[in-house]
Amino acid sequence: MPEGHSVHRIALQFERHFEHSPVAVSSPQGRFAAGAAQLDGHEIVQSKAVGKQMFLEFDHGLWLRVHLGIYGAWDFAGDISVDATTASARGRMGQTNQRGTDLADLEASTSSIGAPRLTRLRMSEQEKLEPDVSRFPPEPIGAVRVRLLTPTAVADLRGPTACEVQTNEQVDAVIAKLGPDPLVDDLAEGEERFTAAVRRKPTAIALLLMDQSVVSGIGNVYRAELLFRARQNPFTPGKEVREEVVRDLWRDWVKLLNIGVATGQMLTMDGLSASEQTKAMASRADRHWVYHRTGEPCRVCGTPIQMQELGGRKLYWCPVDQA
DNA sequence: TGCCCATGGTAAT
DNA sequence: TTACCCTGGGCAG
Repeated sequence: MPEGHSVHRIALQFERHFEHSPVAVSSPQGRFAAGAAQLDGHEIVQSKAVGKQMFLEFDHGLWLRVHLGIYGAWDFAGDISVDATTASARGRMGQTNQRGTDLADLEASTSSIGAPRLTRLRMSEQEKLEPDVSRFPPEPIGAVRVRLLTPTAVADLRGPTACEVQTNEQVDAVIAKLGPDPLVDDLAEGEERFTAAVRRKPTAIALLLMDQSVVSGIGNVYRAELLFRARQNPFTPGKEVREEVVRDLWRDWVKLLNIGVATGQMLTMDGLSASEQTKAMASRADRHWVYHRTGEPCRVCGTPIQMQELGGRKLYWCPVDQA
């Protein structure tokens, strides 16, 4: 379920707390026992996210590839700090990406949690942080496919769609099939690749935004929200969407992804007043323009929001503003 | 308390 | 095309 922003945040957790220290790799559940044996005792030298895929490189040249799918999750425990994640994200993004103007305010209101030294952090579609009073390392909870353990931190993976050991070549092949990711690729190049891919396909733009070979990291929430923000009809074939609109969709994705990585939440109604922002954070029902709002009045024109299944996923849109 | 659904990609059919 | 992964939040009762 996590869209691109959470996978980037998870990769940052590994970068901050797991790199350059030998990792005991095990599979408490048993289903990844063979893979765990191939990685056990090696150091993680690099962690990276591309779209919804995450890759951990070990010091003997093998990688762990993980895709969380619809209910996968990582549980971190030990000497873990959320503020460090945010700070790291800030440094990374500041190098190559422009940031939303009100991002600093958002961070101030969402990331000011003072993390105790021993904490437990669940990272999936939502993030849950709590003090951890159990002994270290804690007992695995549920069906843990992989456990990565260092002297000070532990990460448990549950319910992933994909979890496998890969060679360099295999990792390259996976990444080569993926569309541009604003936090990985050059923004101008990414915009050209995305625009060219969309404008040569007869497929509905709503399907193209979810196609990970066209653009990386967008899921069902961001798809619906990006289309509303662009006031774009979801069913228009890619090749018929105005070029300026396609480029604006890419730039808006860059903006929303940066906000998502900085805050850990899919905030798609930026530009709100301070009180509206607080309300949007507190209640999921007030968080989006159209996603999951079937039959409720459009926030702009009052028309009931429409829902229809498209490509096996639910699509939400305003039939008037996105006519 | 129990049922249903979900922010997906993969492998089997 | 369908089953799987096998969790957690929301909600009906």
